[in-house]
Amino acid sequence: MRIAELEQRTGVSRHTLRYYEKEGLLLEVGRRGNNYRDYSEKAVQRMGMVRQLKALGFSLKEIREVLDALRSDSIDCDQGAALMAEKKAAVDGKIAELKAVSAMLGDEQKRLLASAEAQRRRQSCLSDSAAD
Amino acid sequence: MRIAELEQRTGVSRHTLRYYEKEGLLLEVGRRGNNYRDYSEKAVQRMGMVRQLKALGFSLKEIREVLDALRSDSIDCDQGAALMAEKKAAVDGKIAELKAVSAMLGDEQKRLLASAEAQRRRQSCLSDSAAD
DNA sequence: CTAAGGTGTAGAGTATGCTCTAAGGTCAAC
DNA sequence: GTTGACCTTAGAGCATACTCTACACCTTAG
Repeated sequence: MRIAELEQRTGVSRHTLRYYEKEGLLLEVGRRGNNYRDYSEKAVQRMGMVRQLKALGFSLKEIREVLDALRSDSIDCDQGAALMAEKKAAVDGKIAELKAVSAMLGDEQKRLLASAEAQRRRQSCLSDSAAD
Repeated sequence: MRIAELEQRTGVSRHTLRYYEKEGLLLEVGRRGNNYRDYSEKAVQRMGMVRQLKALGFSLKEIREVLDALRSDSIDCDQGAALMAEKKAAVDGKIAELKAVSAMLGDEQKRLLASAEAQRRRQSCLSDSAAD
């Protein structure tokens, strides 16, 4: 497929697609006789992963590392496994932190709702508990 | 305390502290007679929250929103509660996604370890399972 | 053949989030 | 009173990740 179709199917602009290619996030992009890029179905999948990892706060460089490891064939398997373990540890750590934040936000939400109730009984919702 | 102490206690550079203040992440920064900034203990706490939220991928703008809501007194409580709920939903969604990614990374790690084993028995570790 | 629209490259511009420098004021110690 | 550490602002510079423009070639419909 040409760039317009990939753009349409992934929701990623052609500018960004070319940028990603330049940055090594899209490899093995074929070319037609007229020099137009020719993408395979795998490119759609690959962009799906990129989008997902990006949404999780991975930098393009980190995404490239993960994708490269997943593609393997050039990288050492132990090395790849170690990278996966490393990224997994980072992700798991993030999950733990996010759970704490989620709990904090939940508590704060409850507090504000209670304050809103109190306010409706002519009181204030002033807070001093911006805890760390 | 002066900026050097806050810098030392938070690990955030004075440049960044002034930048955060300009961006509205640090409010009510006092000034001494000589125009030096004078921070309270609350600034340390506040920076702790900023650091935490930043680590979770919140933009400075989002962090300001959350902190402003936590400070309340100017914002409506129901509004604040809604913001908390919104941020919590975003965080919870992120947790779910991260769990999926963690599982995927774990699987891939196992696969690579198995391939490494196989490789030691003179086989390859080529993969085709870069699933979305 | 021509016009419209897709594609190519190169490179400029933008937004975010710092990071650093320059030029100068403040202060405590010697 | 001068040295040196600390503070101020303004603004330049940088990395990341786009986003867009200019200009030229390619392709297809009329």
